[in-house]
Amino acid sequence: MRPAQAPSSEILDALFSVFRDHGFEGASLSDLSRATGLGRSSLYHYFPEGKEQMAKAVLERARSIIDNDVRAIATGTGTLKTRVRKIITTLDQIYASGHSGCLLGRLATSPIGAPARLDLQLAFASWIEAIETLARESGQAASDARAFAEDWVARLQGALLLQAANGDVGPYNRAMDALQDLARDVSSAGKKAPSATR
Amino acid sequence: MRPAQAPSSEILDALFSVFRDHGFEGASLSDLSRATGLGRSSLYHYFPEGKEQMAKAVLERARSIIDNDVRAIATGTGTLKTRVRKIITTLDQIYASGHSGCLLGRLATSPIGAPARLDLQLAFASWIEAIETLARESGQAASDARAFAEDWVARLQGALLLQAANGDVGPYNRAMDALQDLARDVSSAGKKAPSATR
DNA sequence: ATTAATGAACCGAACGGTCGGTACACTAAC
DNA sequence: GTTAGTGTACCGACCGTTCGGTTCATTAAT
Repeated sequence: MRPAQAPSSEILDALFSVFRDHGFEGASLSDLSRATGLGRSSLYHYFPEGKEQMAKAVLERARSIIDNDVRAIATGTGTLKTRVRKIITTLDQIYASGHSGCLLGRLATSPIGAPARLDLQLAFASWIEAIETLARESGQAASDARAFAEDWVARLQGALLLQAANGDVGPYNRAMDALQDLARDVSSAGKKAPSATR
Repeated sequence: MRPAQAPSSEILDALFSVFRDHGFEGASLSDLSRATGLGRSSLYHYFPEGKEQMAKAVLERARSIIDNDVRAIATGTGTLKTRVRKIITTLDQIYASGHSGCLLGRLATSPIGAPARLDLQLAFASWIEAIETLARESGQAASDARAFAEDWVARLQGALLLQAANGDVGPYNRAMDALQDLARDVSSAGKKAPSATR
């Protein structure tokens, strides 16, 4: 089973959407074939190990998105406020302002196989580290920043889940506000003052 | 299709576990049959409309658990502290201290059919209202309490999801701590002071 | 320059197996 | 003797996967 040729970006995007919207078990080969425009057997040309390998490829993509569009920005140049805003914009795009699901969350509880699971964990880890960086810069102590990051990622995942359940994007918007608040000002956290911007 | 006899509590428990652990699409009739000890035909005796009806029954059960063991306690007698602690104990049992998944979260994104989906939404609503009650009693303003409740439920769901992804129960424990903090003292929220109890 | 050989890309058809669901005869209890 | 409950056998559809084969551009040999 040699690696075969790398599938195109369009193919990966199509697979990504199907897995995100239908989950691992809910995504049938017919769905994946239809979405990519490739015949069943063509899919097996690019992914000889089948569905699990497709999930892995899609999770690798998710991981690289987080690395490049979240983590890299978090640790990059510019003011804290600018970087936070940029990340929020990116997330708003990815999650359609809270109306779309998250691939990672959707696959987290699925039998995707060990290799794919590792990518899932790495993606979450990279994400958490990105937020942790921002929290540290906002003045939080090391252990606090770590906890904040984990809790915030959890909160976002839960917010997307709740949106899927009842259509309410309130929790999603407030999670984004909470991220924005990291850049409010470094020393003192404003007490109340509900979000006016955004 | 007359109602038939109501399925026993044990049967519902078995179905509950399978759906919670494998999701809707991941739970096959063979799985459900094996777990309940009932043959396919017996399952269809109790649930003539099939799998979706099983999911609905299990969600009704989840809803009644939330109504009776969370919401009723939240609005019941006793000090705020006592009630919060009791609810945390119950949740710790249900979620095996954060090591088990949540049925609601697992089914939230599945094609379970409209009737079952309604029960899912009602269960979440009841849960949120329970937490909202506690938040109100802790001194939060009405709209703040509502937002707190939604955000907290989202946070818990995300914490369970993250645990499923990487095995870390940190977010779950901190979510419980945050709930506990509602009963710290009614007027002023302690500034730092990481959780020593629990 | 022509031809042969290669291999990536792709496909429809079909594999064995499992899916959710049904038919029906039977048992046991009232 | 009605009826709740069950076991067995079975259904068509679809599952993930594999097979046999075609197209076509590139490379190598003549």
